[in-house]
Amino acid sequence: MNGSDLELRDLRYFVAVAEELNFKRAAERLGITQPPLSRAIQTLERRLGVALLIRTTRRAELTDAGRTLLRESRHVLDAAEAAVRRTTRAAQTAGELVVAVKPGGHAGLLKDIVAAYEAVPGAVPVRMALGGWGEQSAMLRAGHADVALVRDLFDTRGLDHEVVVAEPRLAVLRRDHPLAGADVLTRRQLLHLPVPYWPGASPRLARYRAALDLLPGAEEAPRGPRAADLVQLLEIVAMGECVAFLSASTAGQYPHADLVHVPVVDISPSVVSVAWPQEARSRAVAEFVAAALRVAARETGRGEARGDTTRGDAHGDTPPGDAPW
Amino acid sequence: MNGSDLELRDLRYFVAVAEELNFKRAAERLGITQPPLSRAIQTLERRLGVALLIRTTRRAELTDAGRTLLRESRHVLDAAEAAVRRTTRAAQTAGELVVAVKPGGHAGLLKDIVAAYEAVPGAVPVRMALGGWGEQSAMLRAGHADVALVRDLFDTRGLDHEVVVAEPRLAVLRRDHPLAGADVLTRRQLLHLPVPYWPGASPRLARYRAALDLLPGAEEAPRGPRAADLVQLLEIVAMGECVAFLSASTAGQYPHADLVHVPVVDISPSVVSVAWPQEARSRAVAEFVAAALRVAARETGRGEARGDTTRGDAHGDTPPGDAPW
DNA sequence: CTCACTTACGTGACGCGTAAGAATC
DNA sequence: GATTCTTACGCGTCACGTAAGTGAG
Repeated sequence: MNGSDLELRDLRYFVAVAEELNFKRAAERLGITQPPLSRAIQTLERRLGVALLIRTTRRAELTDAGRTLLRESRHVLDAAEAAVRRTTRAAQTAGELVVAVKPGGHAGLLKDIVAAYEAVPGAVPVRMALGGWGEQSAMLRAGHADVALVRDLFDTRGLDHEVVVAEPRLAVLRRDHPLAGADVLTRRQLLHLPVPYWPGASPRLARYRAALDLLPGAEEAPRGPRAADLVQLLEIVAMGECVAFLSASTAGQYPHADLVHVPVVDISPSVVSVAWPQEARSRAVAEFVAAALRVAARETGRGEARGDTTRGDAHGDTPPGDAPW
Repeated sequence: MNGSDLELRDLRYFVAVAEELNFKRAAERLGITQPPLSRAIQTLERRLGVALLIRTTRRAELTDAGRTLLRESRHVLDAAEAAVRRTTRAAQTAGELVVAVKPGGHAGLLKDIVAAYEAVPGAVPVRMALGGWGEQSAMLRAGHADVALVRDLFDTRGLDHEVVVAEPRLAVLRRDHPLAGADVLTRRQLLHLPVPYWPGASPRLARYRAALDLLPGAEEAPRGPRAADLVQLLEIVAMGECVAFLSASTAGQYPHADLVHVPVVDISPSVVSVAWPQEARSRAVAEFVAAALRVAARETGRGEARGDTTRGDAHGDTPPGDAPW
């Protein structure tokens, strides 16, 4: 089987069954009856020459091959949906550049970057697409946006990116906290403090991004409460025995009488990147990325942003997806 | 249209038409007659609500949306083929790890890496898949291999990777060349010399990878002849007014009486990476990558490989596709 | 016995092929 | 007028639904 008679229907059916592990419920979800679904999966297995599920009449279970196909099928189906979306968008919004951003997550660079891009000859109109934490990369993958400005890009699957700025990450502590008086702190000193996390992220992820999980002994570290947004996160820190980690620019945007910011010497910087789908080949995206890197170089050049913002390697004329020169 | 009635058949048909720009030839290629193909494309356009081609009865031309769909369709179809291949391979070769390598392209690390991986408890048998220049990444994307050891990974689309070693890249010159006596060279001094290229690569790419194209004035630079393999490349340099660029380890493997190696101070290093499909989540792949980074750390640690090989940032316990800490 | 999956069978829709029509060079 | 794409029409296949069968709890 060379895959030339495989159809998306087969994959949609298989995903439903693999997720439900139950043919009846899967069939309901697909809006068909069980028998055709059974037959479809059987045919698929026969064509692939592979057992995908071990079925007892009572319950179904995925084989290794089945788990592989589930993961791959989701990828293919996502790619197909993105294909449709990008195609329709290419026709409807020809000559428009959609930029996915999170409000306030861009170290104040967005305005300058957009201005720099719009100054380029032949620039197309820019439209902003706002989204919550972590939604920007999903918007790129799904074909809802052409390019994104994101802080701390985490899952780069399917995306290319360039670092725009790396800012120091500060520990945010209650003013009367024992550690609040220090000039600088180390990760180790903060290891015992809970870190609040945010919707869509796990406590593990919050600590991981704060680089605390990478330290030995982090297993016994406490997990923090959940914060709905940034203001709430600051309130949580202001109330109790928590620490939060914010980029210098974000911390500066939200001053709070009860809180102090202390640099952490050995923590990873907070990185703002431009990102775009790996298969993107449009002139507008390339020029927006170039504009972002120019702005970043300019900002760094004039010693801006509290003096220790560092620029990403702005090899402006290398094509996307390139070796790191 | 949410894409839920799109099928791979539609994409296969569209790709054929978009590539041939001729319904008759496309139909022949697909093994059907023209009328169904015309209807299929029409239906597709109607469902997407988008014009994909502007047809005169004499010739067809792609619209912007059509170009987008062509690119996206290839991606979806490749993903579907890879899905089939990975699924069948998961069943047939359960518990086997296929490593794609180019003979001699790995700075001599392959044996150590494989040994380090096989020493891990629970390691599965390793199989080597040899391929020519640049084929390794294609093998990963197509699902023929699980992991690859590649030099100068260029197109990272769909792949994650970690740098194993970065070696200095040397200029290879004929012994009696005027520049051959220098202790070190700069890219600028070599700009006027042609660079031979290899099958599957363009002269542009050869120069680009030598970082010569990044210099101002590179447009007027001469293009070199084509070399079928490494030995032939060295012969070309030994014969004429050419320069080639090799990593220190590769150059050391192929000594040649008429050639000398001169370090180039401002050239990019030659980078050996481990790469794997971004969606890979298998334990074997993760452990192979970890083993590679351990070996790299060990090699660097004992000051091996001519003393200036540098290790990639081996953050061994971060998950794939992570922020660059 | 019940419930879930499979096998059997009839029907309808969809896609293919042949044939005829329209438009460009 | 030749060539290429489109429209028209008949047919076969394939996937669906209903109904009956099988096996595990």
